[in-house]
Amino acid sequence: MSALAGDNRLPRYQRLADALRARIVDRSWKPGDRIPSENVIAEQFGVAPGTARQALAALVDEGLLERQHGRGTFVRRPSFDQSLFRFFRFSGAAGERLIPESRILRRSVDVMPSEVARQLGVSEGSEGIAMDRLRLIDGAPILAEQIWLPLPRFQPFLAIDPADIGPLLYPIYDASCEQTVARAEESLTAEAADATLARLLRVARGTPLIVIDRLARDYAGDALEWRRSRGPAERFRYRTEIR
Amino acid sequence: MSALAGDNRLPRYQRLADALRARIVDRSWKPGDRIPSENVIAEQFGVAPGTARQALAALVDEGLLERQHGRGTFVRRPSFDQSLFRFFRFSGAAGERLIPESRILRRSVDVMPSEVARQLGVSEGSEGIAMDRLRLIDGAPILAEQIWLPLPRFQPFLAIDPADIGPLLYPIYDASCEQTVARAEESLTAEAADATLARLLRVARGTPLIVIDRLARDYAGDALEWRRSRGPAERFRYRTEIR
DNA sequence: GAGTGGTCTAGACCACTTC
DNA sequence: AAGTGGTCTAGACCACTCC
Repeated sequence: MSALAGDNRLPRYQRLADALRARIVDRSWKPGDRIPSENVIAEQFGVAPGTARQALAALVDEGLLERQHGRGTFVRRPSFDQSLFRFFRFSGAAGERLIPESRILRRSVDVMPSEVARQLGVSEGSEGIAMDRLRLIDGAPILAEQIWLPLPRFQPFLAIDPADIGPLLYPIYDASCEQTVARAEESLTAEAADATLARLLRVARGTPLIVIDRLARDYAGDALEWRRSRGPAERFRYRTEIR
Repeated sequence: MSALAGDNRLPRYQRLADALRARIVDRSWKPGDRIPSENVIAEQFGVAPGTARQALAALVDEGLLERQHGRGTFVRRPSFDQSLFRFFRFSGAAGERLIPESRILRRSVDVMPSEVARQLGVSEGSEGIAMDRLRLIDGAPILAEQIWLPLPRFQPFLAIDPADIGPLLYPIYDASCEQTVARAEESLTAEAADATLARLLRVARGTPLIVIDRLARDYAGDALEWRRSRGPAERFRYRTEIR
Protein backbone atom coordinates (compact mmCIF):
# COMPACT_ATOMS: atom_id res chain seq x y z
CA MET A 1 0.00 0.00 0.00
CA SER A 2 1.42 3.31 -1.15
CA ALA A 3 1.02 6.38 0.97
CA LEU A 4 -0.80 9.36 -0.50
CA ALA A 5 1.84 12.05 -1.19
CA GLY A 6 1.33 15.80 -1.35
CA ASP A 7 -0.13 18.47 0.88
CA ASN A 8 -2.51 16.67 3.21
CA ARG A 9 -4.74 19.70 3.42
CA LEU A 10 -5.82 18.76 -0.11
CA PRO A 11 -8.71 16.30 -0.44
CA ARG A 12 -7.64 12.67 -0.71
CA TYR A 13 -9.26 12.15 -4.08
CA GLN A 14 -7.22 15.04 -5.49
CA ARG A 15 -3.95 13.69 -4.14
CA LEU A 16 -4.88 10.28 -5.49
CA ALA A 17 -5.68 11.80 -8.90
CA ASP A 18 -2.26 13.50 -8.86
CA ALA A 19 -0.57 10.17 -8.11
CA LEU A 20 -2.41 8.43 -10.95
CA ARG A 21 -1.75 11.29 -13.37
CA ALA A 22 1.96 10.98 -12.59
CA ARG A 23 1.92 7.38 -13.78
CA ILE A 24 0.53 8.51 -17.12
CA VAL A 25 3.01 11.36 -17.41
CA ASP A 26 6.00 9.09 -16.72
CA ARG A 27 4.67 6.51 -19.19
CA SER A 28 4.39 3.65 -16.69
CA TRP A 29 0.81 3.62 -17.95
CA LYS A 30 0.70 4.24 -21.72
CA PRO A 31 -2.21 5.23 -23.96
CA GLY A 32 -4.41 2.20 -24.52
CA ASP A 33 -3.27 0.42 -21.35
CA ARG A 34 -5.83 -0.89 -18.88
CA ILE A 35 -5.15 0.38 -15.39
CA PRO A 36 -6.02 -1.46 -12.15
CA SER A 37 -9.67 -1.58 -11.07
CA GLU A 38 -11.03 0.96 -8.63
CA ASN A 39 -11.06 -1.60 -5.82
CA VAL A 40 -7.39 -2.43 -6.33
CA ILE A 41 -6.44 1.23 -6.48
CA ALA A 42 -8.49 1.96 -3.37
CA GLU A 43 -6.75 -0.82 -1.48
CA GLN A 44 -3.28 0.13 -2.74
CA PHE A 45 -3.64 3.72 -1.61
CA GLY A 46 -5.65 2.99 1.50
CA VAL A 47 -8.80 4.93 0.62
CA ALA A 48 -12.44 3.93 0.36
CA PRO A 49 -13.63 2.72 -3.07
CA GLY A 50 -15.87 5.76 -3.35
CA THR A 51 -12.87 8.04 -2.97
CA ALA A 52 -10.98 6.15 -5.67
CA ARG A 53 -14.04 6.55 -7.93
CA GLN A 54 -13.94 10.29 -7.37
CA ALA A 55 -10.27 10.45 -8.37
CA LEU A 56 -10.91 8.37 -11.49
CA ALA A 57 -13.89 10.54 -12.41
CA ALA A 58 -11.68 13.63 -12.19
CA LEU A 59 -9.17 12.10 -14.61
CA VAL A 60 -11.95 11.05 -16.99
CA ASP A 61 -13.08 14.68 -16.89
CA GLU A 62 -9.56 15.81 -17.78
CA GLY A 63 -9.63 13.51 -20.76
CA LEU A 64 -6.80 11.26 -19.51
CA LEU A 65 -8.86 8.14 -18.78
CA GLU A 66 -11.79 6.30 -20.33
CA ARG A 67 -14.00 3.88 -18.43
CA GLN A 68 -15.79 0.99 -20.11
CA HIS A 69 -18.53 -0.77 -18.25
CA GLY A 70 -17.51 -4.37 -17.55
CA ARG A 71 -14.11 -4.04 -19.28
CA GLY A 72 -12.05 -1.68 -17.18
CA THR A 73 -10.46 1.76 -17.08
CA PHE A 74 -8.06 2.71 -19.88
CA VAL A 75 -5.56 5.46 -20.59
CA ARG A 76 -7.23 7.41 -23.36
CA ARG A 77 -5.54 7.28 -26.74
CA PRO A 78 -5.63 10.88 -27.91
CA SER A 79 -6.15 10.93 -31.65
CA PHE A 80 -7.08 14.36 -32.83
CA ASP A 81 -5.13 14.39 -36.01
CA GLN A 82 -8.63 14.51 -37.45
CA SER A 83 -9.45 17.58 -35.39
CA LEU A 84 -9.55 19.58 -38.59
CA PHE A 85 -13.07 18.25 -38.92
CA ARG A 86 -14.03 20.60 -36.19
CA PHE A 87 -13.16 23.35 -38.62
CA PHE A 88 -13.39 22.30 -42.23
CA ARG A 89 -16.03 20.47 -44.17
CA PHE A 90 -14.34 17.60 -45.93
CA SER A 91 -17.28 15.29 -46.02
CA GLY A 92 -17.90 13.28 -49.15
CA ALA A 93 -21.21 12.95 -50.95
CA ALA A 94 -22.55 10.60 -48.27
CA GLY A 95 -21.43 12.95 -45.50
CA GLU A 96 -18.75 10.51 -44.35
CA ARG A 97 -15.44 11.71 -42.99
CA LEU A 98 -12.52 11.79 -45.34
CA ILE A 99 -8.91 12.05 -44.24
CA PRO A 100 -7.29 14.37 -46.74
CA GLU A 101 -4.18 13.00 -48.40
CA SER A 102 -0.92 14.63 -47.58
CA ARG A 103 2.01 15.80 -49.71
CA ILE A 104 5.23 16.88 -47.98
CA LEU A 105 6.69 19.66 -50.11
CA ARG A 106 9.82 20.28 -48.08
CA ARG A 107 11.61 19.00 -45.00
CA SER A 108 14.77 20.63 -43.70
CA VAL A 109 16.70 21.50 -40.57
CA ASP A 110 16.89 25.21 -39.81
CA VAL A 111 17.16 27.74 -37.05
CA MET A 112 13.65 28.32 -35.76
CA PRO A 113 11.99 31.73 -36.04
CA SER A 114 12.14 33.31 -32.60
CA GLU A 115 8.35 33.26 -32.15
CA VAL A 116 8.24 29.52 -32.86
CA ALA A 117 11.17 28.87 -30.50
CA ARG A 118 9.44 30.89 -27.79
CA GLN A 119 6.20 28.95 -28.14
CA LEU A 120 8.01 25.61 -28.19
CA GLY A 121 9.83 26.67 -25.02
CA VAL A 122 13.35 26.26 -26.41
CA SER A 123 16.07 28.87 -26.47
CA GLU A 124 16.29 31.45 -29.22
CA GLY A 125 18.48 30.28 -32.10
CA SER A 126 17.75 26.56 -31.54
CA GLU A 127 17.52 24.32 -34.54
CA GLY A 128 14.39 22.42 -35.49
CA ILE A 129 12.83 20.41 -38.27
CA ALA A 130 10.76 22.48 -40.69
CA MET A 131 8.13 20.95 -42.95
CA ASP A 132 5.78 22.34 -45.54
CA ARG A 133 2.79 20.13 -46.25
CA LEU A 134 -0.10 20.36 -48.62
CA ARG A 135 -3.32 18.50 -47.91
CA LEU A 136 -5.63 17.54 -50.71
CA ILE A 137 -8.94 15.87 -51.38
CA ASP A 138 -9.44 14.27 -54.78
CA GLY A 139 -6.26 15.99 -55.86
CA ALA A 140 -7.60 19.45 -54.97
CA PRO A 141 -5.51 21.36 -52.40
CA ILE A 142 -7.49 22.45 -49.37
CA LEU A 143 -4.93 23.21 -46.66
CA ALA A 144 -1.35 24.48 -46.59
CA GLU A 145 0.62 23.69 -43.44
CA GLN A 146 3.91 24.81 -41.91
CA ILE A 147 5.27 22.58 -39.16
CA TRP A 148 8.20 22.95 -36.73
CA LEU A 149 9.58 20.20 -34.49
CA PRO A 150 12.28 20.86 -31.86
CA LEU A 151 15.68 19.19 -32.04
CA PRO A 152 17.24 17.04 -30.68
CA ARG A 153 13.96 15.63 -29.36
CA PHE A 154 12.76 14.73 -32.84
CA GLN A 155 16.11 13.64 -34.29
CA PRO A 156 14.84 10.09 -35.13
CA PHE A 157 12.09 11.62 -37.26
CA LEU A 158 14.72 12.71 -39.80
CA ALA A 159 15.57 9.08 -40.50
CA ILE A 160 12.08 8.45 -41.86
CA ASP A 161 11.67 8.58 -45.61
CA PRO A 162 9.16 11.35 -46.44
CA ALA A 163 7.54 8.95 -48.89
CA ASP A 164 6.63 6.72 -45.92
CA ILE A 165 4.89 9.55 -44.08
CA GLY A 166 1.13 9.30 -44.37
CA PRO A 167 -1.47 11.91 -43.47
CA LEU A 168 -1.33 11.24 -39.71
CA LEU A 169 1.83 12.56 -38.09
CA TYR A 170 1.15 11.99 -34.39
CA PRO A 171 1.27 8.19 -34.50
CA ILE A 172 4.65 8.55 -36.26
CA TYR A 173 5.96 10.88 -33.55
CA ASP A 174 4.86 8.27 -31.03
CA ALA A 175 6.44 5.30 -32.80
CA SER A 176 9.69 6.91 -33.91
CA CYS A 177 10.42 9.40 -31.13
CA GLU A 178 8.34 8.18 -28.16
CA GLN A 179 6.63 11.56 -28.14
CA THR A 180 2.90 11.37 -27.38
CA VAL A 181 0.69 14.33 -28.18
CA ALA A 182 -1.81 14.55 -25.33
CA ARG A 183 -3.48 17.88 -25.99
CA ALA A 184 -3.14 21.01 -28.08
CA GLU A 185 -3.98 24.68 -27.98
CA GLU A 186 -5.42 26.16 -31.14
CA SER A 187 -5.96 29.75 -32.11
CA LEU A 188 -7.82 30.88 -35.14
CA THR A 189 -8.02 33.98 -37.27
CA ALA A 190 -8.38 34.94 -40.97
CA GLU A 191 -6.25 36.75 -43.51
CA ALA A 192 -6.14 37.45 -47.24
CA ALA A 193 -4.22 35.01 -49.45
CA ASP A 194 -0.86 36.37 -50.64
CA ALA A 195 0.59 35.39 -54.03
CA THR A 196 2.36 32.25 -52.75
CA LEU A 197 -0.61 30.83 -50.85
CA ALA A 198 -2.98 31.73 -53.66
CA ARG A 199 -0.90 29.67 -56.09
CA LEU A 200 -0.54 26.79 -53.65
CA LEU A 201 -4.24 26.61 -52.81
CA ARG A 202 -5.36 27.53 -56.34
CA VAL A 203 -7.48 30.49 -55.30
CA ALA A 204 -7.42 34.15 -56.32
CA ARG A 205 -5.05 36.47 -54.52
CA GLY A 206 -6.88 38.24 -51.66
CA THR A 207 -9.27 35.34 -51.08
CA PRO A 208 -10.07 35.09 -47.33
CA LEU A 209 -8.15 32.24 -45.69
CA ILE A 210 -8.73 30.74 -42.25
CA VAL A 211 -5.48 30.51 -40.28
CA ILE A 212 -5.22 27.94 -37.49
CA ASP A 213 -2.18 27.95 -35.20
CA ARG A 214 -1.69 24.85 -33.12
CA LEU A 215 0.74 24.11 -30.30
CA ALA A 216 0.71 20.40 -29.41
CA ARG A 217 1.89 19.23 -25.97
CA ASP A 218 2.64 15.93 -24.25
CA TYR A 219 1.20 14.78 -20.93
CA ALA A 220 3.92 16.63 -19.04
CA GLY A 221 2.92 19.89 -20.74
CA ASP A 222 6.07 20.16 -22.88
CA ALA A 223 5.41 21.66 -26.32
CA LEU A 224 6.12 19.11 -29.05
CA GLU A 225 4.98 20.65 -32.32
CA TRP A 226 4.15 24.05 -33.72
CA ARG A 227 1.85 24.12 -36.71
CA ARG A 228 0.16 26.77 -38.84
CA SER A 229 -2.55 25.68 -41.29
CA ARG A 230 -4.30 27.83 -43.87
CA GLY A 231 -7.32 27.00 -45.97
CA PRO A 232 -10.00 28.84 -47.99
CA ALA A 233 -12.63 30.31 -45.66
CA GLU A 234 -15.34 29.22 -48.07
CA ARG A 235 -14.83 25.58 -47.10
CA PHE A 236 -14.67 26.47 -43.48
CA ARG A 237 -17.33 26.46 -40.79
CA TYR A 238 -16.75 26.15 -37.09
CA ARG A 239 -19.64 25.41 -34.76
CA THR A 240 -19.78 25.79 -31.01
CA GLU A 241 -22.35 25.94 -28.27
CA ILE A 242 -22.20 28.49 -25.49
CA ARG A 243 -24.11 28.72 -22.20
CA MET B 1 -42.96 13.58 -1.21
CA SER B 2 -43.20 13.60 -4.98
CA ALA B 3 -42.87 10.41 -6.93
CA LEU B 4 -40.09 10.12 -9.49
CA ALA B 5 -41.70 10.20 -12.93
CA GLY B 6 -40.35 8.75 -16.13
CA ASP B 7 -39.13 5.40 -17.35
CA ASN B 8 -38.33 3.14 -14.38
CA ARG B 9 -35.43 1.62 -16.23
CA LEU B 10 -33.58 4.94 -16.15
CA PRO B 11 -31.34 5.60 -13.14
CA ARG B 12 -33.00 7.50 -10.33
CA TYR B 13 -30.55 10.39 -10.44
CA GLN B 14 -31.38 10.91 -14.11
CA ARG B 15 -35.11 10.95 -13.51
CA LEU B 16 -34.54 13.32 -10.61
CA ALA B 17 -32.38 15.60 -12.82
CA ASP B 18 -35.22 15.60 -15.40
CA ALA B 19 -37.71 16.62 -12.72
CA LEU B 20 -35.48 19.45 -11.50
CA ARG B 21 -34.72 20.62 -15.04
CA ALA B 22 -38.45 20.83 -15.68
CA ARG B 23 -38.81 23.33 -12.83
CA ILE B 24 -36.23 25.58 -14.47
CA VAL B 25 -37.84 25.23 -17.90
CA ASP B 26 -41.30 26.14 -16.58
CA ARG B 27 -39.85 29.10 -14.66
CA SER B 28 -40.95 27.92 -11.21
CA TRP B 29 -37.24 28.30 -10.48
CA LYS B 30 -35.84 31.40 -12.20
CA PRO B 31 -32.23 32.38 -12.90
CA GLY B 32 -30.64 33.63 -9.68
CA ASP B 33 -33.08 31.72 -7.42
CA ARG B 34 -31.77 29.51 -4.67
CA ILE B 35 -33.24 26.04 -4.87
CA PRO B 36 -33.84 23.70 -1.92
CA SER B 37 -30.87 22.01 -0.30
CA GLU B 38 -29.84 18.54 -1.36
CA ASN B 39 -31.24 17.03 1.84
CA VAL B 40 -34.65 18.62 1.27
CA ILE B 41 -34.71 17.49 -2.36
CA ALA B 42 -33.64 13.98 -1.36
CA GLU B 43 -36.46 13.79 1.18
CA GLN B 44 -39.06 15.28 -1.18
CA PHE B 45 -38.32 12.76 -3.89
CA GLY B 46 -37.61 9.83 -1.60
CA VAL B 47 -34.01 9.19 -2.62
CA ALA B 48 -30.78 9.05 -0.65
CA PRO B 49 -28.86 12.33 -0.31
CA GLY B 50 -26.04 10.89 -2.40
CA THR B 51 -28.45 10.27 -5.27
CA ALA B 52 -29.73 13.84 -5.04
CA ARG B 53 -26.11 15.03 -5.16
CA GLN B 54 -25.58 13.06 -8.34
CA ALA B 55 -28.61 14.67 -9.99
CA LEU B 56 -27.49 18.15 -8.93
CA ALA B 57 -23.96 17.46 -10.22
CA ALA B 58 -25.41 16.51 -13.60
CA LEU B 59 -27.29 19.82 -13.81
CA VAL B 60 -24.19 21.76 -12.77
CA ASP B 61 -22.42 19.99 -15.62
CA GLU B 62 -25.14 21.07 -18.03
CA GLY B 63 -24.62 24.64 -16.91
CA LEU B 64 -28.10 25.02 -15.40
CA LEU B 65 -27.10 25.17 -11.73
CA GLU B 66 -24.28 26.66 -9.66
CA ARG B 67 -23.36 25.43 -6.21
CA GLN B 68 -21.78 27.72 -3.59
CA HIS B 69 -20.22 26.17 -0.54
CA GLY B 70 -22.11 27.20 2.57
CA ARG B 71 -24.65 29.32 0.63
CA GLY B 72 -26.73 26.95 -1.44
CA THR B 73 -27.50 25.85 -4.98
CA PHE B 74 -28.64 28.47 -7.49
CA VAL B 75 -30.15 28.57 -10.96
CA ARG B 76 -27.30 29.92 -13.08
CA ARG B 77 -27.84 33.35 -14.57
CA PRO B 78 -26.65 32.95 -18.15
CA SER B 79 -25.01 36.19 -19.22
CA PHE B 80 -23.06 35.68 -22.38
CA ASP B 81 -23.87 38.92 -24.04
CA GLN B 82 -20.13 39.41 -23.53
CA SER B 83 -19.39 36.17 -25.33
CA LEU B 84 -17.86 38.23 -28.12
CA PHE B 85 -14.81 38.32 -25.92
CA ARG B 86 -14.29 34.71 -26.81
CA PHE B 87 -13.75 35.93 -30.33
CA PHE B 88 -12.60 39.52 -30.50
CA ARG B 89 -9.92 41.40 -28.66
CA PHE B 90 -11.50 44.52 -27.24
CA SER B 91 -9.24 44.91 -24.28
CA GLY B 92 -8.10 48.38 -23.35
CA ALA B 93 -4.54 49.41 -22.59
CA ALA B 94 -4.66 47.72 -19.19
CA GLY B 95 -6.08 44.53 -20.72
CA GLU B 96 -9.44 45.08 -19.02
CA ARG B 97 -12.67 44.08 -20.68
CA LEU B 98 -14.63 46.75 -22.44
CA ILE B 99 -18.25 46.43 -23.46
CA PRO B 100 -18.48 48.07 -26.86
CA GLU B 101 -21.10 50.76 -27.18
CA SER B 102 -24.03 50.07 -29.38
CA ARG B 103 -25.81 52.10 -32.04
CA ILE B 104 -29.09 50.84 -33.45
CA LEU B 105 -29.20 51.92 -37.08
CA ARG B 106 -32.59 50.54 -37.97
CA ARG B 107 -35.51 48.69 -36.40
CA SER B 108 -38.49 47.53 -38.41
CA VAL B 109 -41.09 44.83 -38.77
CA ASP B 110 -40.75 42.69 -41.88
CA VAL B 111 -41.32 39.27 -43.34
CA MET B 112 -38.35 37.14 -42.32
CA PRO B 113 -36.02 35.67 -44.93
CA SER B 114 -36.92 32.00 -45.26
CA GLU B 115 -33.56 30.81 -43.87
CA VAL B 116 -34.04 32.93 -40.74
CA ALA B 117 -37.62 31.72 -40.30
CA ARG B 118 -36.46 28.14 -40.67
CA GLN B 119 -33.77 28.52 -38.04
CA LEU B 120 -36.13 30.29 -35.66
CA GLY B 121 -38.58 27.45 -36.13
CA VAL B 122 -41.49 29.59 -37.34
CA SER B 123 -43.45 29.19 -40.53
CA GLU B 124 -42.22 30.63 -43.79
CA GLY B 125 -43.57 34.13 -44.38
CA SER B 126 -43.85 34.97 -40.67
CA GLU B 127 -43.16 38.50 -39.56
CA GLY B 128 -40.38 39.43 -37.20
CA ILE B 129 -38.48 42.38 -35.81
CA ALA B 130 -35.37 43.27 -37.80
CA MET B 131 -32.53 45.33 -36.35
CA ASP B 132 -29.24 46.59 -37.69
CA ARG B 133 -26.73 47.46 -35.02
CA LEU B 134 -23.23 48.87 -35.09
CA ARG B 135 -20.89 48.27 -32.19
CA LEU B 136 -18.06 50.67 -31.51
CA ILE B 137 -15.14 51.24 -29.17
CA ASP B 138 -13.96 54.82 -28.72
CA GLY B 139 -16.20 55.73 -31.61
CA ALA B 140 -14.50 53.27 -33.96
CA PRO B 141 -16.83 50.65 -35.50
CA ILE B 142 -15.73 47.09 -34.86
CA LEU B 143 -18.79 44.95 -35.47
CA ALA B 144 -21.86 45.12 -37.70
CA GLU B 145 -24.86 43.06 -36.59
CA GLN B 146 -28.14 41.95 -38.12
CA ILE B 147 -30.74 40.68 -35.67
CA TRP B 148 -34.13 39.00 -36.13
CA LEU B 149 -36.71 38.40 -33.38
CA PRO B 150 -39.90 36.38 -33.96
CA LEU B 151 -43.36 37.95 -33.60
CA PRO B 152 -45.67 37.92 -31.73
CA ARG B 153 -43.35 36.59 -29.02
CA PHE B 154 -41.31 39.81 -28.95
CA GLN B 155 -44.20 42.25 -29.52
CA PRO B 156 -43.51 44.14 -26.23
CA PHE B 157 -39.97 44.85 -27.42
CA LEU B 158 -41.37 47.23 -30.06
CA ALA B 159 -42.69 49.49 -27.30
CA ILE B 160 -39.18 50.21 -26.08
CA ASP B 161 -37.58 53.44 -27.29
CA PRO B 162 -34.42 52.52 -29.24
CA ALA B 163 -32.64 55.30 -27.38
CA ASP B 164 -33.23 53.37 -24.14
CA ILE B 165 -31.59 50.23 -25.53
CA GLY B 166 -28.06 49.77 -24.21
CA PRO B 167 -25.42 47.37 -25.42
CA LEU B 168 -26.87 44.32 -23.65
CA LEU B 169 -30.03 43.03 -25.30
CA TYR B 170 -30.68 39.80 -23.39
CA PRO B 171 -31.57 41.45 -20.07
CA ILE B 172 -34.05 43.59 -22.02
CA TYR B 173 -35.64 40.53 -23.64
CA ASP B 174 -35.94 39.08 -20.13
CA ALA B 175 -37.48 42.18 -18.54
CA SER B 176 -39.80 43.23 -21.36
CA CYS B 177 -40.83 39.91 -22.91
CA GLU B 178 -40.09 37.31 -20.20
CA GLN B 179 -37.81 35.57 -22.66
CA THR B 180 -34.64 34.17 -21.08
CA VAL B 181 -31.72 33.24 -23.28
CA ALA B 182 -30.25 30.07 -21.77
CA ARG B 183 -27.80 28.97 -24.42
CA ALA B 184 -26.81 29.67 -28.00
CA GLU B 185 -25.29 27.92 -30.98
CA GLU B 186 -22.66 29.83 -32.86
CA SER B 187 -21.09 29.12 -36.20
CA LEU B 188 -18.17 30.96 -37.61
CA THR B 189 -16.64 31.59 -41.00
CA ALA B 190 -14.92 34.40 -42.92
CA GLU B 191 -15.69 36.40 -46.05
CA ALA B 192 -14.43 39.44 -47.93
CA ALA B 193 -16.03 42.81 -47.09
CA ASP B 194 -18.47 44.04 -49.73
CA ALA B 195 -18.95 47.76 -50.45
CA THR B 196 -21.66 48.26 -47.80
CA LEU B 197 -19.82 46.51 -44.98
CA ALA B 198 -16.54 48.16 -45.93
CA ARG B 199 -18.14 51.58 -45.58
CA LEU B 200 -19.87 50.65 -42.31
CA LEU B 201 -16.75 49.17 -40.70
CA ARG B 202 -14.40 51.70 -42.32
CA VAL B 203 -12.13 49.14 -43.93
CA ALA B 204 -11.08 48.58 -47.53
CA ARG B 205 -13.34 46.54 -49.79
CA GLY B 206 -12.18 42.91 -49.84
CA THR B 207 -10.79 43.03 -46.28
CA PRO B 208 -11.30 39.63 -44.59
CA LEU B 209 -14.19 39.72 -42.13
CA ILE B 210 -15.08 37.16 -39.50
CA VAL B 211 -18.77 36.20 -39.69
CA ILE B 212 -20.45 34.81 -36.58
CA ASP B 213 -23.98 33.41 -36.80
CA ARG B 214 -25.75 32.91 -33.52
CA LEU B 215 -29.04 31.22 -32.71
CA ALA B 216 -30.08 31.91 -29.10
CA ARG B 217 -32.49 29.57 -27.31
CA ASP B 218 -34.42 29.52 -24.05
CA TYR B 219 -34.38 26.69 -21.48
CA ALA B 220 -37.10 24.84 -23.36
CA GLY B 221 -34.96 24.86 -26.51
CA ASP B 222 -37.15 27.34 -28.45
CA ALA B 223 -35.14 29.64 -30.69
CA LEU B 224 -35.47 33.26 -29.54
CA GLU B 225 -33.06 35.31 -31.62
CA TRP B 226 -31.12 35.02 -34.87
CA ARG B 227 -28.03 37.15 -35.15
CA ARG B 228 -25.23 37.64 -37.69
CA SER B 229 -22.18 39.66 -36.65
CA ARG B 230 -19.29 40.72 -38.86
CA GLY B 231 -16.00 42.28 -37.84
CA PRO B 232 -12.50 42.75 -39.26
CA ALA B 233 -10.50 39.50 -38.98
CA GLU B 234 -7.46 41.50 -37.92
CA ARG B 235 -9.02 42.20 -34.53
CA PHE B 236 -10.13 38.66 -34.18
CA ARG B 237 -8.54 35.69 -32.46
CA TYR B 238 -10.33 32.64 -31.14
CA ARG B 239 -8.56 30.25 -28.79
CA THR B 240 -9.53 26.74 -27.86
CA GLU B 241 -7.98 23.68 -26.29
CA ILE B 242 -8.43 20.21 -27.70
CA ARG B 243 -7.60 16.80 -26.26
C1' DG C 1 -18.87 -17.46 -12.84
C1' DA C 2 -15.55 -13.92 -11.95
C1' DG C 3 -14.36 -9.35 -12.50
C1' DT C 4 -15.42 -4.79 -13.96
C1' DG C 5 -17.68 -0.31 -13.64
C1' DG C 6 -22.60 1.96 -12.56
C1' DT C 7 -26.09 2.96 -9.23
C1' DC C 8 -27.73 3.59 -4.61
C1' DT C 9 -27.89 3.76 0.32
C1' DA C 10 -27.10 5.71 5.07
C1' DG C 11 -24.60 7.56 7.48
C1' DA C 12 -20.08 10.63 9.48
C1' DC C 13 -17.30 14.65 9.76
C1' DC C 14 -15.49 18.98 7.80
C1' DA C 15 -15.41 23.83 5.72
C1' DC C 16 -17.86 27.68 4.64
C1' DT C 17 -21.62 31.25 5.04
C1' DT C 18 -24.98 33.58 7.56
C1' DC C 19 -27.17 35.24 11.57
C1' DA D 1 -25.33 28.00 16.35
C1' DA D 2 -27.65 26.53 12.31
C1' DG D 3 -27.65 25.39 7.66
C1' DT D 4 -25.28 24.66 3.45
C1' DG D 5 -22.34 22.05 0.27
C1' DG D 6 -17.70 19.12 0.16
C1' DT D 7 -15.35 15.01 1.49
C1' DC D 8 -15.17 10.30 2.96
C1' DT D 9 -16.57 5.80 4.45
C1' DA D 10 -18.40 0.96 3.98
C1' DG D 11 -21.09 -1.40 2.33
C1' DA D 12 -25.22 -3.40 -1.20
C1' DC D 13 -26.99 -4.72 -5.63
C1' DC D 14 -27.05 -4.37 -10.68
C1' DA D 15 -25.42 -4.48 -15.70
C1' DC D 16 -21.96 -5.52 -18.63
C1' DT D 17 -17.82 -8.16 -20.58
C1' DC D 18 -15.04 -12.07 -20.91
C1' DC D 19 -13.82 -16.74 -20.38
